[in-house]
Amino acid sequence: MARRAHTVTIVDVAREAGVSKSSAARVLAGRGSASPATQQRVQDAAERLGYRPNALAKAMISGTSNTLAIVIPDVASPFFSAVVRGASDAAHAAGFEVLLGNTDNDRDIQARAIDVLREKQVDGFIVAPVFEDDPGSVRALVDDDIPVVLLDRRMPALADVPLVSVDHIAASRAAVEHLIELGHHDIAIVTEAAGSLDELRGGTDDAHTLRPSHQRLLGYLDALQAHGIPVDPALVLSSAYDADSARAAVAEALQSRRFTALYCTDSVLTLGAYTHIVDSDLSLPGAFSFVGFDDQEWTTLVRPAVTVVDQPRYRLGAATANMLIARIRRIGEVPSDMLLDAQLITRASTSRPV
Amino acid sequence: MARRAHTVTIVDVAREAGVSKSSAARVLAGRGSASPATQQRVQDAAERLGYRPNALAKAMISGTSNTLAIVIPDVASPFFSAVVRGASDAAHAAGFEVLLGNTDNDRDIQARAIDVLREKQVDGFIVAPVFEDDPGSVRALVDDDIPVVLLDRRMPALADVPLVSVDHIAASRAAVEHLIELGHHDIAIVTEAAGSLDELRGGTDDAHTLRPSHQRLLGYLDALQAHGIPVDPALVLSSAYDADSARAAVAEALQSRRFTALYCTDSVLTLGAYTHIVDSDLSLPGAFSFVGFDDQEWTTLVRPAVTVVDQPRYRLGAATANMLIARIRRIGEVPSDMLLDAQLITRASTSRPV
DNA sequence: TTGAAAGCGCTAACAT
DNA sequence: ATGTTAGCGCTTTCAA
Repeated sequence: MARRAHTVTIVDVAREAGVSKSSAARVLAGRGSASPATQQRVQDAAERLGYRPNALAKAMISGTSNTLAIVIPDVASPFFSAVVRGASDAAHAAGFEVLLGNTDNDRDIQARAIDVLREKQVDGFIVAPVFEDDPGSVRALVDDDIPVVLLDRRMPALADVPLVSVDHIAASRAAVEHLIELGHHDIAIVTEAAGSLDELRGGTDDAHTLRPSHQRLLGYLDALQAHGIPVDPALVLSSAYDADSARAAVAEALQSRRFTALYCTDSVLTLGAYTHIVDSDLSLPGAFSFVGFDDQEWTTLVRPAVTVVDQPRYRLGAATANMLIARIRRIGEVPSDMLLDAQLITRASTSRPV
Repeated sequence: MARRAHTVTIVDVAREAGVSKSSAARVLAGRGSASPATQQRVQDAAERLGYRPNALAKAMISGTSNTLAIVIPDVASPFFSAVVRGASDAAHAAGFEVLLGNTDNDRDIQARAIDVLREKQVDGFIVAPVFEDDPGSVRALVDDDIPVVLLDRRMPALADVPLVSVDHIAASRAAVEHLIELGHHDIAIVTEAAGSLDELRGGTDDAHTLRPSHQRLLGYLDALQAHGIPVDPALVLSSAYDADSARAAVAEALQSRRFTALYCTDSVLTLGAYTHIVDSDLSLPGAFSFVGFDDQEWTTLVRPAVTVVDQPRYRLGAATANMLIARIRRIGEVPSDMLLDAQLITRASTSRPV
């Protein structure tokens, strides 16, 4: 695989301009000094030859590639694609390019992605890590002093690594309080973290090293407790991370226990749960109130439109990239953590119980 | 911005192993010959020191960065995010990484993105170009012999550049024929290409240098013509590229002209048009049949579920990347064009007219 | 089999 | 102000 046929280098420009390589380099880089005459000749020559700097060569010397790696489960998901867009925009605005890695939440794939991107000498990493006990390559990155900012989640083993995330607890609390304030008492939650109900009650000290799903469940518990409503485990509907499981969980719960409101803690679960609602004979919001997660396109399309917790996805990506860049550039005291607020968008799917 | 503190290079490994730089290089690259003893010592040393090759240095020499650029309007869109995922997977499978550029369909932004990525010495480009008369930087790329594969669209000025796209005409034809076969005669279409109705009738010679929206309109015309149904301009609803415009177009048309079926030629227009339908008193599919574009999440959530034209987004991205890689590697005769078939998914929103 | 040396395209002292 | 030189980390002749 030979090099491109006609690559014009700085040497070619220098020759064409009749100056030394370093003179050409100086005017092309706009650094150092050069006589107006030289500048002119070099610029003309560069123009004439169609000179384009080789960023790789520059990177070799400076040790800086002006490239960020962003390692996430899946760009094709509505959440992460918006995040990537935000990160990408922020990166470009600061003169960085973005190298993309998908992990499918698989430990080994993540490890491979990180290693390859490392070899490409990226200046830093944005990682939405596979949530496991073993932090794997992410730890290696941090230990080798490569700038890393975590996105959306952080396991205990990475507690020392900066994080940009949404305040999942507060978001969840707001959603449930909205229902409580409307007058609901029997509020069910669909969660993939139900297994940890007991541990969760222990303490919330290191809440920021819990999975987002756990944090969201925590917010639910918080809200109930704050309003003196006892937690009924029968209303904590456990679901796997797929729509159909959520649908089934809701269907089953509706048969065995009466409740007037349902809160879903994730976009996929929201979709599944709503699928059941739409096919049931429940009439929203009179007989039943529904709160979803993430402001998906369909939530305003269905009738009644769905009240949701809206995560600032784009801003999340942008903030993460900006924090990473600040760390790369070692700008002052970069805060180590940043929590963005989600927003509760109240629509017609929630109302006071009848 | 100094180089990372402790970067262990091939020289370090060589020293540690007590061999020359070139010997170390040989075993590390697995090329050339080295005695078993040397191999062992070098590998041990590399392991001990935690050696990681510098892909940039390699790229400088080989002239190959094993990196692809993918330049699209917006990763945050459902269509392109899936495409990117497909391209990314195919690229990784072939040992390439992916550098991402968003253009927002803006000429200048596209130009800047392409230039920067070029300087990073990517081996090739996937571009979903801003559809304009002036091909700009894309032309420059091609003229400089940098491998490019176009994605989804190709203007006349780039007619000589390979393209991977969906067969928009056939897709559209299938959708409309489905309606015709159900017995519909008065079939409206929502399109952003209505202005070109007259030119379109001219000829379809260079159909692959028309905008996708034009091609889809063409498929509609084809289907009608093939079944001897005259085209009624009043049923070609012109819309800007936004949901609300589509909504308004449909609302207006329903007041002035009777028709029993509606076909939307794009996901955004589909959303807008459906918004009106859902708020109207039309009962689907009895009184009215509806065909949307792109299999969006909500199309199976609403009742009746929506019949749609489903584009193979992921495969589109994967095929594009694979074609680009084949060209980069100059593998045999790489086909210059590739059209994937979209699939009509018939659901409950279409039925015979009553 | 191994090592010495040149060089990819560029930057950055250091002289002049 | 300009040129010479060394060198980033690696590969690749070319000798030995």
